[in-house]
Amino acid sequence: MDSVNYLSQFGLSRTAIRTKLLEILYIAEEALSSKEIESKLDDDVDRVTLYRTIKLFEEKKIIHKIVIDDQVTKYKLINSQKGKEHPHFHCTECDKVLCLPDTPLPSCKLPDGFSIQAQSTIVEGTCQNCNN
Amino acid sequence: MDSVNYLSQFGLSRTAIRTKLLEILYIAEEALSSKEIESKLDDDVDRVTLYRTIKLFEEKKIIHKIVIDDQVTKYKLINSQKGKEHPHFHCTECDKVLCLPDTPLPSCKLPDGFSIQAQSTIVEGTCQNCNN
DNA sequence: TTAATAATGCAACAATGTTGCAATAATAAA
DNA sequence: TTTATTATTGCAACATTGTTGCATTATTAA
Repeated sequence: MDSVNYLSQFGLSRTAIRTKLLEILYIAEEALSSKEIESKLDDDVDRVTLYRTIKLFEEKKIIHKIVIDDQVTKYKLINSQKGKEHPHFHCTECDKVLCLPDTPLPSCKLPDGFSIQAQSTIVEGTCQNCNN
Repeated sequence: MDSVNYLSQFGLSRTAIRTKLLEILYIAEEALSSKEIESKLDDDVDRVTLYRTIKLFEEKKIIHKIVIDDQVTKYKLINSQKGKEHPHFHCTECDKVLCLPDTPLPSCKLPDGFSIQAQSTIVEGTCQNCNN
């Protein structure tokens, strides 16, 4: 992954944190929480800067925010391969979050006059690892 | 609504806050946040007690928690009429949350060895009121 | 009515995220 | 390459949402 090109593609300048965050999310197979990201960063990275970078990446549609529960929010690189909206699976045992790209979201029957912008589905359960 | 019977049905004793919370949620047509509930309660109700009551109602399956976003969680009385799981609609303009009981949740294609416990869908959009 | 038990209020704390502002780093121009 | 401009970062302080321990008060059952 060429993080310099990736960043400039979104009109962002190359800084240490941005490069590192891209790398961390690129390597990770599952969605990561800000705390999980923080633990993978060097110790001297400010919490505020990380939050600001995450917010920036969200705005630029580089990452996707997945709200698991009131207290757990995770982030995933938006992958152009499986770009369309899909549900996410949350393992209640190990807390990992994975994409379910093969499951289409339901087409919702909205009341008259309502309009839809987006929808998100979280599937709670246990993964193969935790079932064994 | 007979709150005394309703509470004893779930093995709960009748206290002022529990009665009032049931009443507030019963009257409300949409899901309410803890802050919205707080503003409908008397001023002298402790925030901690409300949180504890909400948690208790959740555990007893009297109410259903709907996580809209990292910072917004709403609660709704579980209505036995439309008891099965259904998506919820969140109006991004007025912030109201409504049930979409006529839309079934998708049946997810899970990888081998995975098992499902629950799923939740949040539909983001604008309601009829806000579209006019 | 009273004793046992359960619920509440208060203070303090914890986690997660935000804001203002000064210091620093990145970029573009000379 | 050096400098000036602009963008980014770090720090301190704050905001919101929720939790814990413990003493006080209310509820329930005898």
